[in-house]
Amino acid sequence: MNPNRPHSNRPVYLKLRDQIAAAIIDGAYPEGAMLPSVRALAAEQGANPLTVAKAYQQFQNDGLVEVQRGVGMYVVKGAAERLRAREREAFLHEEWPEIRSRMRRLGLDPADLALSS
Amino acid sequence: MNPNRPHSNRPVYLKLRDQIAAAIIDGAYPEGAMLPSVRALAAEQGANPLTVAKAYQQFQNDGLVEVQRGVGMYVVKGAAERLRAREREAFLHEEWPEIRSRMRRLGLDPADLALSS
DNA sequence: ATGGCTGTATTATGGCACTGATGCACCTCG
DNA sequence: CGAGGTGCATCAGTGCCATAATACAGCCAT
Repeated sequence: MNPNRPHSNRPVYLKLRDQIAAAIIDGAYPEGAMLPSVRALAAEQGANPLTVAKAYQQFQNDGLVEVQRGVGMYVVKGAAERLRAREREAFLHEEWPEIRSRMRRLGLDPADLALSS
Repeated sequence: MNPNRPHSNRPVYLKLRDQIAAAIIDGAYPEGAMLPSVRALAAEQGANPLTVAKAYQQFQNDGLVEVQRGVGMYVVKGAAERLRAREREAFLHEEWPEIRSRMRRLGLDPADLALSS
């Protein structure tokens, strides 16, 4: 069962979005650096340029990335920390409660699993 | 940002499926009891009968629910525990690793959040 | 037997998200 | 200026989701 939770069946542009967000937070794309071009990342990931563009889109809207038309997209100063803070808020308020109750229902305790990995 | 994680934008039949699964595990639909009829649940949830049927479908396939045609659908004996076990496995192997690394990236520790709620 | 309740099959339709192909506007560098 | 790199807009195609309207098949109490 369970053709359920967001795994591989998740939209490509969202997977890319998460992947990029992680890269920014981890510093793989340092502040001030230029992100891979739409076409380059598309080729590397085997995706369509538009799909990549759609993933990038959300970062521009949030002002985490600056677009220099005809040049490229650059990571804004302070983007990593802002992004981390925002994602943390979102996680705590929207994801964690559901996960928590779900674990409770399944008879699992976060404290126990904290050790693994 | 984040029109992301599976919340309200999730397909209706999957939300129903989760809701029913939770009810079975929690014993709201005890073993041997009859589930709400397709039409009844549809009316109550403001959904289409076929959508409810689609949600029920998966439980039959897994043998968690027994259909008595013309009568109704009944929760099979041992369904709650089987369902819990199955979901727990799925959660631990497919969801938790991602959640764990995600929390690590955001600087969160499961042990700390275990207390809340 | 009949009415009323079950689940199920069929077909059609509208909407929406995702993906894709092409071409255009813009910038930089030689 | 021209070549090659950017991002971006437009149009089209595809598939899933949800709904709807019927109709059918089975069971049961009256």
